[in-house]
Amino acid sequence: MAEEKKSLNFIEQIIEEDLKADYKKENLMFRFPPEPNGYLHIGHASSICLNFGLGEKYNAPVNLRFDDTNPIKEEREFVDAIKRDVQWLGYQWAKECYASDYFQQLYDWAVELIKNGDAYVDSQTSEAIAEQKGTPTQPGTESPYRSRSTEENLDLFEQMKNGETTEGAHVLRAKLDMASANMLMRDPIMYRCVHKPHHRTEGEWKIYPMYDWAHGESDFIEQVSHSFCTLEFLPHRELYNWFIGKVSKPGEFIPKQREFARRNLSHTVVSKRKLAQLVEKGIVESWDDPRMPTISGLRRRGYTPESIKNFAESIGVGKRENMIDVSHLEFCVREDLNKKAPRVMGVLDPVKLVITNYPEGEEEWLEAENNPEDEAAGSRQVPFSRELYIEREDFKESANRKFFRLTLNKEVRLKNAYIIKGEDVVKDEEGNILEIHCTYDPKSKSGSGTEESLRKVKGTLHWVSIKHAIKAEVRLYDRLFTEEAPDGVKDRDFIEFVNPDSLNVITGYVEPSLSSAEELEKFQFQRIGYFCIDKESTKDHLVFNRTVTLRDSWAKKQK
RNA sequence: UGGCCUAUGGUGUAACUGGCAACACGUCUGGUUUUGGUCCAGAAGAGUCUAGGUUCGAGCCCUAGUAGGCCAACCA
Repeated sequence: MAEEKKSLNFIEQIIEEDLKADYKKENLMFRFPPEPNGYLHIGHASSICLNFGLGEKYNAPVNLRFDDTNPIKEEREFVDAIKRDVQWLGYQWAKECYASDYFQQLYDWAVELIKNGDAYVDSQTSEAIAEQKGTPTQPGTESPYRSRSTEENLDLFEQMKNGETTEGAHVLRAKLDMASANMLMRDPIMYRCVHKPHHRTEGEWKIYPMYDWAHGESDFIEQVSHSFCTLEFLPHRELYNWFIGKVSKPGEFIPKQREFARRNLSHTVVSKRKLAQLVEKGIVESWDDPRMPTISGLRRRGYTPESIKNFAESIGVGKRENMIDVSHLEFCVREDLNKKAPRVMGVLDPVKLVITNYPEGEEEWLEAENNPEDEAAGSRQVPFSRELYIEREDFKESANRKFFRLTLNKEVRLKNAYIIKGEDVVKDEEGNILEIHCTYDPKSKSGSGTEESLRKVKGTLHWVSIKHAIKAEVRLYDRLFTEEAPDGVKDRDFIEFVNPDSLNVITGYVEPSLSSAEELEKFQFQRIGYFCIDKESTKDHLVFNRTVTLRDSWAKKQK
């Protein structure tokens, strides 16, 4: 009832104002328009959540439209990956569209523009055209081909279309204003000749429309109401409106472009080009390497769709430059995984612990709660025996009272098991600890309710029975870059800031209940962090990816 | 020697049509706890880029600065 009124972001405000003015609810329609030339990353995820979130909020359709106007860079593989990522996030598009579906319409409209004197074929080199463009502070000069006759333009354009001219010989340009303060209005190129088959239209077209000519027209064809894009497209808006003005008739519904700031994530790069470099140079293994900020990388790392959606929602959307700290993304996964991930025990840096008063050869199965945050998660049995592995850093021969873990002559609880007391250590000649000997209190069994079991001990350790433990490969990931903004350091290439310790592969020991875990299954290794099963994992060789560590206020104090 | 966009705690966002700056993350305390996790309670931290102006009153409006970003691909 007493709902807290959530304030609207500026995008929602725009929609609300339009609704108050002359827009009808049925007019609302959004779109997510990726170019299929790479994999989607966390920045796209924000955009997907924005557009599809709007669709859910206003119960409006959202199209998935591939901006496939450049056959040189685009591939079918990327189309499939993009669809998979959007669906994985939990969104369903109304229509699957392609700019390439509109090539004929676009061509017909271009012919109209030529006939109306709004476009002409320029036959200069790209260098000459660039030179005539002027600079932001100086007006450009008009092309000598600007006043070709309509017939000649039509004829040339036809030849371009048929592939009768060589690539680079001609382009179609809109006839606007070479002196405009907006560089994009200085006779922008609408079509170029590219004699390369397109992944959908194959060899059908020899000319391909440029972004500005295709994008707004696609929005118009689909009757998108609000076309949201990033801020760098703001200067394009004038052109966007001009082109739509040329192809629409009075009274027709016109889409509206509005811009928001792209969201930057610290300690990574969010640019398809740079991500592609990381893959090409072999710095990461693939686009879905768990260190990549791609949606597929995050998925493989163990992120959930919910955590990513919450992240996008919580950082909001604005128009200023921003640098969101990865710790916020990490908070979002922990928050979600804390509720969902079953707890298990795994020892990553093992040291042998022998319970000297525990009968040799004996074993028992103890009950362990699967998730204290979720009663419905139930419990499981874990094997206990005389020889265990515990974490090396959980033992010190002697320590101050701030150290809640195992020391000689001090009691500590073994999670889900017994209270033990450190008695002795066995070392090699170099002083390295080989074994820790302890005794246990048989009456202190977890959950037994005995007086002894209720005793308060300060520390609790996770452990694994050596005899029953399963060896597993564990991939410990850390941030990919040491620098907060690797691509923002003057005169330095972002590659220089790659974190040499972004991946550390170790062998750990996990409890036997994990033997049947499947790809993408997520767990919390108690006291350590969240892990998920990698796609390379097999029954005989388990592979875990560390999604994120648990918060660790002890480690923080150590510093 | 241009045009456009932006400017609120460390970070990201709020503040309905002007009414003494809120939320989340992070940080720090303390409590609970068979995870040094979670959870709970609390604290510190900005006076809203600067200078003027309008107003009883300005983070919100106006003017001028300053700082950062974007714009000169046959990329999107």
